[in-house]
Amino acid sequence: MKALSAKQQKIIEFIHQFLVDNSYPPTVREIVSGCGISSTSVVNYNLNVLEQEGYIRRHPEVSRGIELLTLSPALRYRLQVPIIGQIAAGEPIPVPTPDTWDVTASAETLEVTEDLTRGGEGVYALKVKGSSMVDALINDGDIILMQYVNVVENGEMAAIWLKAEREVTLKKVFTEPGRIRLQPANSQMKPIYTEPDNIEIQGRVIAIIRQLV
Amino acid sequence: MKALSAKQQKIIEFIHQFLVDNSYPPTVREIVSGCGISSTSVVNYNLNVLEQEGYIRRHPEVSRGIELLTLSPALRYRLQVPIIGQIAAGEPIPVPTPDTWDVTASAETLEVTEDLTRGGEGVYALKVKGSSMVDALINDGDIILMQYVNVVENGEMAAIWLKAEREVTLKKVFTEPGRIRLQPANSQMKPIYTEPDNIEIQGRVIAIIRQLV
DNA sequence: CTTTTAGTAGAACAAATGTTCTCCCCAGTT
DNA sequence: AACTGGGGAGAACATTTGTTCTACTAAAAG
Repeated sequence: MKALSAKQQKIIEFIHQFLVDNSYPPTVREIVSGCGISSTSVVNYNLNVLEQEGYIRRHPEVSRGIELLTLSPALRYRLQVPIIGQIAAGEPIPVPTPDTWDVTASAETLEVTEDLTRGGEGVYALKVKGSSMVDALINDGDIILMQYVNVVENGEMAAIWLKAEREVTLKKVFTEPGRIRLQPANSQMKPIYTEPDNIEIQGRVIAIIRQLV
Repeated sequence: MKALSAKQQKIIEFIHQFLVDNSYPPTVREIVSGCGISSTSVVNYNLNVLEQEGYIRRHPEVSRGIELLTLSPALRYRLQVPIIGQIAAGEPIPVPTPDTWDVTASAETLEVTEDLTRGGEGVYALKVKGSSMVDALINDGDIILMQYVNVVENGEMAAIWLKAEREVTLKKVFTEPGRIRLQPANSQMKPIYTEPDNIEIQGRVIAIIRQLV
């Protein structure tokens, strides 16, 4: 992505504002008058540049066929995160498969804004079943936003499958010499230590949402 | 708003899906083929009915000039909720004033979708300071979505100012004969009883959000 | 100094598209 | 049987609109 010329910047902003005002994209000629440009071909030229650079997507031969890709934060589309199952102490958490990503097929979805997911890929949600995770300050019925990763940074909260115990738990993971320390979120509780071989990272916890009303 | 015919229902749904897929509205002819309708005039007729009934807004002479008013969740606007202060055990929570509602003036805001607030008015957010609310499964740093009300339903979680103890707490409130029962969210913990005069409802807890990454 | 390149103008074309007009169907109603 | 009103078909029309073509300008590159 190269830097945009002033005109291209203006076009992007105009499209954005137009979208906010009208909820449909502008035509080439509306961009002409909206940005004080003199010819449709100039707009067409710059739209092609913008598409080349990845800022927009154009749909050929389609009136108003412009999609903004690099959105100003206020307008970014929300994400529909599929709630693919539940998480309980005694069972491994469901693993997202290609079809579970199909939001339209998923039974339930959670709507979140992008700043909650930090724009991350592979985000899904699980509903907490049971009170086994109160040590992580997580209640029955809470929704856990997860990201599908196999390795986490030191200190991040993760869903961990303890092989020996046959149990899933949510803890902060710390790698220590020769062992793994699993620290509950509730700082008043003591950590658990286990061997690296005994754990399987099933995902990183991004956020927890508890809806009460 | 009268009930819609099957065809009108289908048109609304098609427009919605089209919007999700393409991020611009469909043309009359795209609705024709998308809904298996035989003529543009039929669609035109039904679109006019839908506008009459308040389901959509049409922009005359504008290609793809259809706005969905009764929105499918995917496109509803988000809310900017002001984070007006913090909540800690030893101090009353800040009360929203007219100026704190000015989202642009507020130092911090939280972006949420409407289904989280249930469309309620008077929603604001507080950041939790300290670990005094672990009994409510609420951690230091959590964000609490509150609604400004003075009375809550039985069993709802509320922010309560205990006058004698000079302390704010988050508990489920139950009115019992002659006393108030304050029940922690963590069901393993015992309730507190107090006189009705000793409490002051400072708001209803709508949701709790814990962002980890 | 010539050539290239990014960007601009203006016009013209062809397709896409909202709109309208006329005719048609059919279940209720008179 | 005649009438009526909601709804549908199909075609035709007039704009709207994406696209393209040629000519032009000004700066950078050679």
